[in-house]
Amino acid sequence: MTLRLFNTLTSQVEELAPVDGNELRMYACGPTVYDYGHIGNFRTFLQVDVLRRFLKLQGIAPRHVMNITDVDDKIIRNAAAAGVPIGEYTPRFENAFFEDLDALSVEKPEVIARATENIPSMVELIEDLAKQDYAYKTEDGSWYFRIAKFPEYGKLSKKDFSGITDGARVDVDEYDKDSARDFALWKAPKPGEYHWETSLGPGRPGWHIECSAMATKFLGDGLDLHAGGEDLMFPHHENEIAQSESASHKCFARHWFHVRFLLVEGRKMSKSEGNFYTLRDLLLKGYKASAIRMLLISVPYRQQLNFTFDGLAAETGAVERLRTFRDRVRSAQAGTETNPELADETARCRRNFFEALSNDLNTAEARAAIFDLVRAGNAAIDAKKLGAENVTQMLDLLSQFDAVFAVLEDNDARWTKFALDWAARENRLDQVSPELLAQNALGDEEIQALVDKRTAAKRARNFALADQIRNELAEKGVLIEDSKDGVRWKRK
RNA sequence: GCACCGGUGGCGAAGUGGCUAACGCGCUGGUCUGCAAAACCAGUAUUCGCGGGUUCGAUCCCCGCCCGGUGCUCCA
Repeated sequence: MTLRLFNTLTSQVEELAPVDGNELRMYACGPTVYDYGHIGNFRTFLQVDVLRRFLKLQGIAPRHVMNITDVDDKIIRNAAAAGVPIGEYTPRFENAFFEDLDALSVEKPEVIARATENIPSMVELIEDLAKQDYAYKTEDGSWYFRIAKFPEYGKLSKKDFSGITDGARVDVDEYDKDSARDFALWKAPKPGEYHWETSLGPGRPGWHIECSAMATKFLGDGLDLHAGGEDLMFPHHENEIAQSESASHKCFARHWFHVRFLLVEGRKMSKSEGNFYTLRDLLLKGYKASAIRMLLISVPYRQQLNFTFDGLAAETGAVERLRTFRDRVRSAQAGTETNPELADETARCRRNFFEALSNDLNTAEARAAIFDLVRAGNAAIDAKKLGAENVTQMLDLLSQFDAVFAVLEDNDARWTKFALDWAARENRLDQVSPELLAQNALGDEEIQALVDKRTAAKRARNFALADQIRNELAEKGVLIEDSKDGVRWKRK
Protein backbone atom coordinates (compact mmCIF):
# COMPACT_ATOMS: atom_id res chain seq x y z
CA MET A 1 0.00 0.00 0.00
CA THR A 2 1.66 3.20 -1.09
CA LEU A 3 1.54 6.39 0.87
CA ARG A 4 -0.61 9.10 -0.65
CA LEU A 5 0.49 12.45 0.69
CA PHE A 6 -0.55 16.02 0.04
CA ASN A 7 2.06 17.95 -1.90
CA THR A 8 2.06 21.69 -1.27
CA LEU A 9 3.80 22.32 -4.57
CA THR A 10 1.04 20.78 -6.67
CA SER A 11 -1.80 21.20 -4.14
CA GLN A 12 -2.66 17.57 -4.71
CA VAL A 13 -2.49 14.30 -2.90
CA GLU A 14 0.22 12.29 -4.62
CA GLU A 15 1.99 9.03 -4.10
CA LEU A 16 5.21 9.41 -2.22
CA ALA A 17 7.92 6.98 -3.22
CA PRO A 18 11.67 7.20 -3.61
CA VAL A 19 12.68 8.23 -7.09
CA ASP A 20 15.28 5.49 -7.18
CA GLY A 21 15.87 2.46 -5.05
CA ASN A 22 14.48 2.06 -1.60
CA GLU A 23 15.94 5.13 0.00
CA LEU A 24 13.77 8.19 0.42
CA ARG A 25 15.84 11.33 0.53
CA MET A 26 14.15 13.85 2.77
CA TYR A 27 15.11 17.16 4.30
CA ALA A 28 13.25 18.65 7.22
CA CYS A 29 13.91 22.09 8.60
CA GLY A 30 15.17 21.82 12.15
CA PRO A 31 15.23 24.26 15.02
CA THR A 32 16.98 27.54 15.54
CA VAL A 33 18.71 26.78 18.80
CA TYR A 34 18.24 29.95 20.83
CA ASP A 35 15.70 28.71 23.38
CA TYR A 36 13.83 25.62 24.54
CA GLY A 37 11.44 24.07 22.06
CA HIS A 38 7.71 24.60 22.52
CA ILE A 39 4.86 22.22 21.77
CA GLY A 40 4.21 23.91 18.45
CA ASN A 41 7.74 23.10 17.34
CA PHE A 42 7.30 19.56 18.50
CA ARG A 43 4.03 19.01 16.70
CA THR A 44 5.95 19.52 13.46
CA PHE A 45 8.85 17.28 14.42
CA LEU A 46 6.44 14.65 15.70
CA GLN A 47 4.44 14.62 12.47
CA VAL A 48 7.63 14.26 10.44
CA ASP A 49 8.52 11.41 12.78
CA VAL A 50 5.18 9.73 12.06
CA LEU A 51 5.89 10.10 8.36
CA ARG A 52 9.34 8.55 8.54
CA ARG A 53 8.20 5.78 10.85
CA PHE A 54 5.36 4.88 8.51
CA LEU A 55 7.74 4.85 5.56
CA LYS A 56 9.97 2.44 7.45
CA LEU A 57 7.01 0.24 8.22
CA GLN A 58 6.40 0.12 4.47
CA GLY A 59 9.97 -0.98 3.84
CA ILE A 60 11.24 2.39 2.68
CA ALA A 61 14.44 3.63 4.27
CA PRO A 62 14.42 7.35 4.93
CA ARG A 63 17.64 9.25 4.53
CA HIS A 64 16.56 12.19 6.56
CA VAL A 65 18.64 15.32 6.94
CA MET A 66 17.78 17.90 9.55
CA ASN A 67 19.55 21.20 9.90
CA ILE A 68 20.37 22.94 13.12
CA THR A 69 20.35 26.69 12.67
CA ASP A 70 23.07 27.70 15.07
CA VAL A 71 23.67 31.19 13.76
CA ASP A 72 21.00 33.85 13.15
CA ASP A 73 19.90 37.23 14.43
CA LYS A 74 18.24 35.93 17.59
CA ILE A 75 21.21 33.78 18.49
CA ILE A 76 23.60 36.65 17.94
CA ARG A 77 21.39 38.91 20.03
CA ASN A 78 20.90 36.43 22.88
CA ALA A 79 24.54 35.36 22.96
CA ALA A 80 25.63 38.96 23.10
CA ALA A 81 23.20 39.61 25.93
CA ALA A 82 24.61 36.60 27.78
CA GLY A 83 28.12 37.79 27.05
CA VAL A 84 29.28 34.57 25.39
CA PRO A 85 30.30 33.65 21.83
CA ILE A 86 27.54 32.00 19.82
CA GLY A 87 29.53 28.75 19.81
CA GLU A 88 29.12 28.60 23.56
CA TYR A 89 25.54 29.75 23.58
CA THR A 90 23.89 27.30 21.19
CA PRO A 91 25.07 23.83 22.36
CA ARG A 92 23.00 24.07 25.49
CA PHE A 93 19.80 24.51 23.49
CA GLU A 94 20.80 22.01 20.86
CA ASN A 95 21.33 19.39 23.56
CA ALA A 96 18.04 20.30 25.18
CA PHE A 97 16.33 19.94 21.82
CA PHE A 98 17.60 16.41 21.34
CA GLU A 99 16.71 15.48 24.89
CA ASP A 100 13.19 16.69 24.21
CA LEU A 101 12.96 14.70 20.99
CA ASP A 102 14.12 11.68 22.91
CA ALA A 103 11.47 12.23 25.57
CA LEU A 104 8.87 12.35 22.81
CA SER A 105 10.24 9.17 21.17
CA VAL A 106 11.16 11.04 18.00
CA GLU A 107 13.69 9.10 15.96
CA LYS A 108 16.89 10.89 15.17
CA PRO A 109 17.37 11.85 11.54
CA GLU A 110 20.15 10.06 9.71
CA VAL A 111 22.09 13.30 9.28
CA ILE A 112 22.25 16.34 11.55
CA ALA A 113 23.69 19.34 9.72
CA ARG A 114 24.83 22.42 11.61
CA ALA A 115 24.87 25.68 9.73
CA THR A 116 28.15 26.82 11.23
CA GLU A 117 29.87 23.63 10.08
CA ASN A 118 28.82 24.09 6.48
CA ILE A 119 29.75 27.67 5.69
CA PRO A 120 32.03 26.71 2.75
CA SER A 121 29.17 24.95 0.97
CA MET A 122 27.03 28.04 1.35
CA VAL A 123 29.77 30.32 0.06
CA GLU A 124 30.21 28.05 -2.92
CA LEU A 125 26.52 28.16 -3.70
CA ILE A 126 26.38 31.93 -3.47
CA GLU A 127 29.39 32.23 -5.75
CA ASP A 128 27.71 29.95 -8.22
CA LEU A 129 24.61 32.15 -8.09
CA ALA A 130 26.74 35.27 -8.53
CA LYS A 131 28.43 33.76 -11.55
CA GLN A 132 25.02 33.20 -13.11
CA ASP A 133 23.94 36.73 -12.16
CA TYR A 134 21.32 35.58 -9.65
CA ALA A 135 23.24 37.09 -6.76
CA TYR A 136 24.60 40.58 -6.36
CA LYS A 137 26.60 42.41 -3.76
CA THR A 138 25.42 45.67 -2.23
CA GLU A 139 27.45 48.60 -0.98
CA ASP A 140 27.58 47.37 2.59
CA GLY A 141 29.07 44.03 1.50
CA SER A 142 25.90 41.92 1.76
CA TRP A 143 24.74 39.62 -1.02
CA TYR A 144 21.17 39.36 -2.26
CA PHE A 145 19.19 37.07 -4.49
CA ARG A 146 17.71 38.71 -7.58
CA ILE A 147 14.11 37.54 -7.59
CA ALA A 148 13.35 39.24 -10.90
CA LYS A 149 15.59 36.64 -12.56
CA PHE A 150 13.58 33.71 -11.25
CA PRO A 151 10.12 33.91 -12.83
CA GLU A 152 8.83 30.87 -11.00
CA TYR A 153 9.19 32.65 -7.69
CA GLY A 154 5.99 32.09 -5.72
CA LYS A 155 5.14 28.69 -7.18
CA LEU A 156 5.18 26.92 -3.81
CA SER A 157 3.19 29.45 -1.80
CA LYS A 158 0.98 30.26 -4.83
CA LYS A 159 1.79 33.90 -4.72
CA ASP A 160 1.75 36.12 -7.73
CA PHE A 161 4.50 38.67 -7.50
CA SER A 162 4.02 40.18 -10.92
CA GLY A 163 1.79 42.95 -9.62
CA ILE A 164 3.89 43.78 -6.59
CA THR A 165 5.56 47.11 -6.85
CA ASP A 166 8.92 47.61 -5.29
CA GLY A 167 9.58 49.96 -2.47
CA ALA A 168 6.51 49.17 -0.41
CA ARG A 169 8.49 47.87 2.49
CA VAL A 170 12.15 48.70 2.58
CA ASP A 171 14.42 48.15 5.50
CA VAL A 172 16.58 51.18 6.26
CA ASP A 173 19.68 49.01 6.16
CA GLU A 174 18.72 47.55 2.84
CA TYR A 175 18.23 50.66 0.79
CA ASP A 176 20.50 49.54 -2.00
CA LYS A 177 18.78 46.31 -2.87
CA ASP A 178 17.62 46.12 -6.48
CA SER A 179 14.16 45.13 -5.35
CA ALA A 180 12.51 45.23 -1.97
CA ARG A 181 11.63 41.55 -2.33
CA ASP A 182 15.21 40.42 -2.85
CA PHE A 183 16.38 38.45 0.12
CA ALA A 184 19.77 38.20 1.80
CA LEU A 185 22.12 35.36 0.91
CA TRP A 186 25.02 36.70 2.90
CA LYS A 187 24.89 39.40 5.55
CA ALA A 188 27.79 41.77 6.07
CA PRO A 189 28.68 42.11 9.75
CA LYS A 190 27.65 45.07 11.80
CA PRO A 191 30.53 46.52 13.81
CA GLY A 192 31.77 44.01 16.36
CA GLU A 193 29.46 41.29 15.12
CA TYR A 194 30.56 37.68 14.77
CA HIS A 195 31.46 36.84 11.16
CA TRP A 196 33.33 34.54 8.82
CA GLU A 197 36.07 35.74 6.47
CA THR A 198 35.30 34.31 3.06
CA SER A 199 35.77 34.97 -0.62
CA LEU A 200 32.42 36.77 -0.51
CA GLY A 201 33.84 39.14 2.04
CA PRO A 202 33.25 39.08 5.78
CA GLY A 203 29.83 38.11 6.98
CA ARG A 204 27.42 35.36 7.91
CA PRO A 205 24.86 33.36 5.98
CA GLY A 206 21.32 34.54 5.37
CA TRP A 207 18.63 32.35 6.84
CA HIS A 208 17.67 30.47 3.69
CA ILE A 209 21.02 29.60 2.17
CA GLU A 210 21.94 26.98 4.75
CA CYS A 211 19.07 24.71 3.81
CA SER A 212 19.75 24.95 0.09
CA ALA A 213 23.44 24.29 0.54
CA MET A 214 23.15 21.48 3.08
CA ALA A 215 20.25 19.70 1.43
CA THR A 216 22.19 19.47 -1.81
CA LYS A 217 25.42 18.60 -0.06
CA PHE A 218 23.96 15.66 1.82
CA LEU A 219 21.18 14.55 -0.52
CA GLY A 220 21.95 15.87 -4.01
CA ASP A 221 19.43 17.46 -6.37
CA GLY A 222 15.79 16.50 -6.64
CA LEU A 223 14.98 15.58 -3.06
CA ASP A 224 12.11 13.16 -2.66
CA LEU A 225 10.63 15.26 0.12
CA HIS A 226 11.12 18.53 1.92
CA ALA A 227 9.27 19.20 5.18
CA GLY A 228 8.60 21.91 7.70
CA GLY A 229 5.99 23.95 9.55
CA GLU A 230 3.38 25.77 7.49
CA ASP A 231 4.93 29.12 8.28
CA LEU A 232 8.09 28.13 6.46
CA MET A 233 6.31 27.82 3.14
CA PHE A 234 6.85 31.49 2.59
CA PRO A 235 9.36 32.96 2.51
CA HIS A 236 11.78 30.29 3.68
CA HIS A 237 10.96 27.39 1.39
CA GLU A 238 10.14 29.64 -1.53
CA ASN A 239 13.58 31.17 -1.19
CA GLU A 240 15.24 27.78 -0.92
CA ILE A 241 13.64 26.80 -4.20
CA ALA A 242 14.76 30.04 -5.84
CA GLN A 243 18.36 29.61 -4.69
CA SER A 244 18.69 25.93 -5.44
CA GLU A 245 16.92 25.82 -8.76
CA SER A 246 18.64 28.94 -10.04
CA ALA A 247 21.99 27.35 -9.29
CA SER A 248 21.30 23.82 -10.52
CA HIS A 249 18.54 24.40 -13.09
CA LYS A 250 17.02 21.21 -11.73
CA CYS A 251 14.07 20.47 -9.49
CA PHE A 252 15.08 21.07 -5.88
CA ALA A 253 12.45 18.94 -4.14
CA ARG A 254 9.59 17.02 -5.71
CA HIS A 255 7.30 16.82 -2.73
CA TRP A 256 6.65 19.45 -0.05
CA PHE A 257 5.16 18.52 3.29
CA HIS A 258 3.88 21.24 5.62
CA VAL A 259 2.53 20.77 9.11
CA ARG A 260 -0.27 23.02 10.32
CA PHE A 261 0.11 25.24 13.37
CA LEU A 262 -1.67 24.29 16.55
CA LEU A 263 -3.90 26.33 18.83
CA VAL A 264 -3.68 26.26 22.60
CA GLU A 265 -7.02 26.35 24.40
CA GLY A 266 -8.59 27.68 21.22
CA ARG A 267 -6.20 30.58 20.85
CA LYS A 268 -3.03 31.16 18.97
CA MET A 269 -0.11 30.14 21.13
CA SER A 270 1.97 33.14 22.08
CA LYS A 271 3.93 34.43 25.01
CA SER A 272 1.69 37.47 25.32
CA GLU A 273 -1.45 35.29 25.48
CA GLY A 274 0.13 33.41 28.37
CA ASN A 275 -0.51 30.07 26.67
CA PHE A 276 3.01 29.35 25.52
CA TYR A 277 4.38 26.00 26.64
CA THR A 278 7.66 24.21 26.22
CA LEU A 279 7.80 20.45 26.57
CA ARG A 280 9.52 20.91 29.89
CA ASP A 281 6.74 23.16 31.16
CA LEU A 282 4.28 20.34 30.58
CA LEU A 283 6.45 17.65 32.14
CA LEU A 284 6.85 19.82 35.23
CA LYS A 285 3.10 20.23 35.42
CA GLY A 286 2.94 16.46 35.75
CA TYR A 287 1.83 15.52 32.22
CA LYS A 288 3.39 12.43 30.74
CA ALA A 289 5.63 12.46 27.71
CA SER A 290 3.63 9.67 26.08
CA ALA A 291 0.37 11.59 26.45
CA ILE A 292 1.95 14.68 24.92
CA ARG A 293 3.19 12.63 21.99
CA MET A 294 -0.19 10.97 21.56
CA LEU A 295 -2.06 14.27 21.58
CA LEU A 296 0.30 15.97 19.16
CA ILE A 297 0.15 13.16 16.60
CA SER A 298 -3.50 12.15 16.91
CA VAL A 299 -4.84 15.00 14.84
CA PRO A 300 -3.77 14.71 11.19
CA TYR A 301 -0.92 17.04 10.25
CA ARG A 302 -2.97 19.21 7.91
CA GLN A 303 -5.60 19.94 10.55
CA GLN A 304 -5.39 22.65 13.10
CA LEU A 305 -5.03 20.85 16.41
CA ASN A 306 -6.51 22.50 19.46
CA PHE A 307 -4.12 21.64 22.28
CA THR A 308 -5.92 21.70 25.64
CA PHE A 309 -5.11 20.42 29.09
CA ASP A 310 -8.34 18.45 29.10
CA GLY A 311 -7.20 16.83 25.90
CA LEU A 312 -3.85 16.04 27.40
CA ALA A 313 -5.47 14.41 30.41
CA ALA A 314 -7.71 12.42 28.06
CA GLU A 315 -4.74 11.12 26.10
CA THR A 316 -3.10 9.99 29.32
CA GLY A 317 -6.08 7.70 29.83
CA ALA A 318 -6.09 6.57 26.22
CA VAL A 319 -2.42 5.57 26.32
CA GLU A 320 -3.01 3.77 29.60
CA ARG A 321 -5.84 1.79 28.08
CA LEU A 322 -3.71 0.69 25.14
CA ARG A 323 -0.90 -0.42 27.44
CA THR A 324 -3.31 -2.31 29.64
CA PHE A 325 -4.77 -4.02 26.61
CA ARG A 326 -1.38 -5.16 25.35
CA ASP A 327 -0.48 -6.57 28.76
CA ARG A 328 -3.83 -8.27 28.91
CA VAL A 329 -3.39 -9.89 25.51
CA ARG A 330 0.11 -11.00 26.39
CA SER A 331 -0.98 -12.77 29.54
CA ALA A 332 -4.35 -13.99 28.27
CA GLN A 333 -5.27 -17.65 28.52
CA ALA A 334 -5.48 -18.64 24.90
CA GLY A 335 -6.99 -21.88 23.70
CA THR A 336 -5.92 -23.83 20.66
CA GLU A 337 -9.04 -22.95 18.76
CA THR A 338 -8.92 -19.70 16.84
CA ASN A 339 -11.88 -17.38 17.23
CA PRO A 340 -12.78 -16.71 13.58
CA GLU A 341 -14.83 -13.57 14.27
CA LEU A 342 -11.94 -12.06 16.19
CA ALA A 343 -9.51 -13.04 13.47
CA ASP A 344 -11.73 -11.28 10.93
CA GLU A 345 -12.05 -8.23 13.11
CA THR A 346 -8.28 -8.09 13.65
CA ALA A 347 -7.73 -8.28 9.92
CA ARG A 348 -10.28 -5.54 9.36
CA CYS A 349 -8.60 -3.30 11.93
CA ARG A 350 -5.24 -3.92 10.33
CA ARG A 351 -6.59 -2.97 6.93
CA ASN A 352 -8.16 0.18 8.33
CA PHE A 353 -4.98 1.10 10.15
CA PHE A 354 -2.80 0.91 7.04
CA GLU A 355 -5.47 2.38 4.82
CA ALA A 356 -5.80 5.39 7.13
CA LEU A 357 -2.10 6.13 7.32
CA SER A 358 -1.70 5.60 3.59
CA ASN A 359 -4.42 8.15 3.05
CA ASP A 360 -2.40 11.30 3.71
CA LEU A 361 -1.33 10.10 7.16
CA ASN A 362 -4.77 10.09 8.73
CA THR A 363 -3.55 9.37 12.24
CA ALA A 364 -7.01 9.94 13.74
CA GLU A 365 -8.49 7.09 11.75
CA ALA A 366 -5.47 4.87 12.26
CA ARG A 367 -5.85 5.31 15.98
CA ALA A 368 -9.58 4.62 15.81
CA ALA A 369 -8.81 1.31 14.10
CA ILE A 370 -6.61 0.29 17.02
CA PHE A 371 -9.27 1.15 19.56
CA ASP A 372 -11.69 -0.99 17.57
CA LEU A 373 -9.22 -3.81 18.07
CA VAL A 374 -9.02 -3.08 21.78
CA ARG A 375 -12.77 -3.38 22.16
CA ALA A 376 -13.05 -6.57 20.15
CA GLY A 377 -10.02 -8.11 21.88
CA ASN A 378 -11.22 -7.28 25.36
CA ALA A 379 -14.67 -8.69 24.65
CA ALA A 380 -13.12 -11.93 23.37
CA ILE A 381 -10.88 -12.21 26.42
CA ASP A 382 -13.87 -11.66 28.72
CA ALA A 383 -15.83 -14.29 26.84
CA LYS A 384 -12.82 -16.62 26.93
CA LYS A 385 -13.05 -17.02 23.19
CA LEU A 386 -9.45 -16.57 22.28
CA GLY A 387 -7.00 -18.76 20.38
CA ALA A 388 -3.23 -18.63 20.34
CA GLU A 389 -3.41 -17.46 16.77
CA ASN A 390 -5.66 -14.56 17.79
CA VAL A 391 -3.09 -13.51 20.36
CA THR A 392 -0.30 -13.55 17.80
CA GLN A 393 -2.35 -11.57 15.30
CA MET A 394 -3.34 -8.93 17.82
CA LEU A 395 0.14 -8.50 19.26
CA ASP A 396 1.47 -8.23 15.74
CA LEU A 397 -0.93 -5.44 14.88
CA LEU A 398 -0.17 -3.67 18.15
CA SER A 399 3.51 -3.72 17.40
CA GLN A 400 2.89 -2.27 13.93
CA PHE A 401 0.74 0.40 15.51
CA ASP A 402 3.52 1.18 17.94
CA ALA A 403 6.14 1.28 15.22
CA VAL A 404 4.39 4.48 14.16
CA PHE A 405 2.73 5.80 17.31
CA ALA A 406 5.47 4.79 19.77
CA VAL A 407 3.51 5.21 22.97
CA LEU A 408 3.28 1.69 24.39
CA GLU A 409 6.71 1.46 26.03
CA ASP A 410 6.41 3.21 29.37
CA ASN A 411 9.32 5.57 29.91
CA ASP A 412 7.15 8.26 31.39
CA ALA A 413 8.50 8.13 34.92
CA ARG A 414 12.02 8.41 33.58
CA TRP A 415 11.23 11.58 31.63
CA THR A 416 9.33 13.14 34.48
CA LYS A 417 12.35 12.49 36.67
CA PHE A 418 14.54 13.96 33.97
CA ALA A 419 12.51 17.17 33.93
CA LEU A 420 12.57 17.40 37.71
CA ASP A 421 16.36 16.99 37.80
CA TRP A 422 16.68 19.63 35.15
CA ALA A 423 14.40 22.00 37.05
CA ALA A 424 16.48 21.48 40.17
CA ARG A 425 19.70 22.26 38.30
CA GLU A 426 18.19 25.34 36.67
CA ASN A 427 16.53 26.65 39.81
CA ARG A 428 13.11 26.22 38.29
CA LEU A 429 11.50 24.10 40.98
CA ASP A 430 8.91 26.84 41.46
CA GLN A 431 7.51 25.79 38.08
CA VAL A 432 6.78 22.26 39.25
CA SER A 433 3.18 21.44 40.09
CA PRO A 434 2.60 20.97 43.84
CA GLU A 435 1.25 17.50 43.28
CA LEU A 436 4.27 16.36 41.31
CA LEU A 437 6.51 17.86 43.95
CA ALA A 438 4.67 16.02 46.74
CA GLN A 439 4.72 12.82 44.75
CA ASN A 440 8.39 13.14 44.13
CA ALA A 441 9.13 13.86 47.77
CA LEU A 442 8.01 10.34 48.61
CA GLY A 443 10.60 7.67 47.95
CA ASP A 444 9.65 4.28 46.55
CA GLU A 445 10.49 2.53 49.85
CA GLU A 446 8.43 5.00 51.79
CA ILE A 447 5.44 4.42 49.51
CA GLN A 448 5.89 0.66 49.68
CA ALA A 449 5.96 0.82 53.50
CA LEU A 450 2.67 2.73 53.55
CA VAL A 451 1.13 0.37 51.03
CA ASP A 452 2.20 -2.63 53.16
CA LYS A 453 0.76 -0.99 56.24
CA ARG A 454 -2.55 -0.56 54.45
CA THR A 455 -2.54 -4.17 53.25
CA ALA A 456 -1.99 -5.34 56.82
CA ALA A 457 -4.81 -3.13 58.07
CA LYS A 458 -7.06 -4.55 55.38
CA ARG A 459 -6.24 -8.09 56.40
CA ALA A 460 -7.13 -7.21 59.95
CA ARG A 461 -10.38 -5.83 58.52
CA ASN A 462 -9.47 -2.40 59.86
CA PHE A 463 -10.93 -0.68 56.82
CA ALA A 464 -10.98 2.75 58.40
CA LEU A 465 -7.20 2.79 58.74
CA ALA A 466 -6.69 1.21 55.34
CA ASP A 467 -8.85 3.85 53.66
CA GLN A 468 -7.11 6.62 55.54
CA ILE A 469 -3.73 5.52 54.24
CA ARG A 470 -5.12 5.18 50.75
CA ASN A 471 -6.47 8.73 50.89
CA GLU A 472 -3.22 10.13 52.18
CA LEU A 473 -1.30 8.54 49.35
CA ALA A 474 -3.87 9.73 46.82
CA GLU A 475 -3.38 13.30 47.97
CA LYS A 476 0.29 12.92 47.20
CA GLY A 477 -0.41 11.61 43.74
CA VAL A 478 0.06 7.92 44.48
CA LEU A 479 -2.73 5.57 43.42
CA ILE A 480 -3.34 2.13 44.86
CA GLU A 481 -4.81 -0.71 42.86
CA ASP A 482 -5.85 -3.97 44.46
CA SER A 483 -5.73 -6.91 42.14
CA LYS A 484 -5.80 -10.68 42.25
CA ASP A 485 -2.02 -10.83 42.12
CA GLY A 486 -1.52 -8.40 44.97
CA VAL A 487 -1.48 -4.68 45.52
CA ARG A 488 0.04 -2.38 42.95
CA TRP A 489 0.72 1.30 43.25
CA LYS A 490 1.70 3.95 40.77
CA ARG A 491 2.54 7.59 40.66
CA LYS A 492 -0.33 9.38 38.98
C1' G B 1 -7.39 45.16 4.18
C1' C B 2 -6.17 41.06 0.51
C1' A B 3 -5.38 35.59 -0.04
C1' C B 4 -5.91 30.69 1.87
C1' C B 5 -7.78 27.05 5.66
C1' G B 6 -11.27 25.58 9.42
C1' G B 7 -16.15 25.89 12.65
C1' U B 8 -19.22 18.23 13.76
C1' G B 9 -22.00 15.63 20.96
C1' G B 10 -19.53 18.19 27.61
C1' C B 11 -14.11 18.25 25.50
C1' G B 12 -10.48 16.56 21.51
C1' A B 13 -11.84 14.99 16.79
C1' A B 14 -12.79 11.41 11.88
C1' G B 15 -15.87 11.27 7.90
C1' U B 16 -19.51 11.20 3.74
C1' G B 17 -24.17 14.10 -1.57
C1' G B 18 -28.67 9.36 0.44
C1' C B 19 -26.87 3.08 4.68
C1' U B 20 -27.27 3.16 12.61
C1' A B 21 -22.42 10.64 11.79
C1' A B 22 -16.02 6.79 13.41
C1' C B 23 -12.63 6.89 17.53
C1' G B 24 -10.63 8.77 22.40
C1' C B 25 -11.81 11.17 26.98
C1' G B 26 -15.95 12.43 30.06
C1' C B 27 -20.74 11.18 31.95
C1' U B 28 -24.64 7.34 33.38
C1' G B 29 -25.69 2.19 34.41
C1' G B 30 -23.68 -2.83 35.08
C1' U B 31 -19.69 -6.80 36.32
C1' C B 32 -15.77 -7.03 40.04
C1' U B 33 -14.60 -5.04 45.22
C1' G B 34 -15.37 -4.60 52.50
C1' C B 35 -15.85 0.25 50.00
C1' A B 36 -13.00 2.22 46.26
C1' A B 37 -9.50 2.33 42.39
C1' A B 38 -8.03 -0.27 38.12
C1' A B 39 -10.02 -3.33 34.34
C1' C B 40 -14.04 -4.92 31.30
C1' C B 41 -19.19 -4.44 29.19
C1' A B 42 -23.43 -1.32 27.78
C1' G B 43 -25.80 3.43 26.98
C1' U B 44 -24.79 8.39 25.74
C1' A B 45 -25.33 14.04 18.69
C1' U B 46 -33.36 13.23 15.15
C1' U B 47 -27.85 16.22 14.27
C1' C B 48 -22.79 18.59 11.81
C1' G B 49 -21.50 27.87 13.21
C1' C B 50 -25.84 31.15 11.16
C1' G B 51 -28.99 32.58 6.83
C1' G B 52 -30.12 31.61 1.88
C1' G B 53 -29.55 28.56 -2.73
C1' U B 54 -28.55 24.05 -6.07
C1' U B 55 -30.56 18.94 -5.73
C1' C B 56 -35.53 13.91 -5.51
C1' G B 57 -32.09 14.39 -1.23
C1' A B 58 -26.66 18.41 1.89
C1' U B 59 -23.14 18.13 7.64
C1' C B 60 -20.68 17.20 2.90
C1' C B 61 -21.66 21.52 -3.40
C1' C B 62 -22.59 27.26 -4.25
C1' C B 63 -23.38 32.46 -2.17
C1' G B 64 -23.54 35.81 2.07
C1' C B 65 -22.65 36.60 7.29
C1' C B 66 -20.36 35.60 12.12
C1' C B 67 -16.19 33.31 14.69
C1' G B 68 -11.09 31.10 14.89
C1' G B 69 -6.34 30.29 12.41
C1' U B 70 -2.39 31.08 8.78
C1' G B 71 0.28 33.93 5.00
C1' C B 72 1.32 39.02 3.12
C1' U B 73 6.92 40.74 8.28
C1' C B 74 10.60 37.05 12.56
C1' C B 75 7.95 32.35 13.89
C1' A B 76 7.29 24.91 13.80
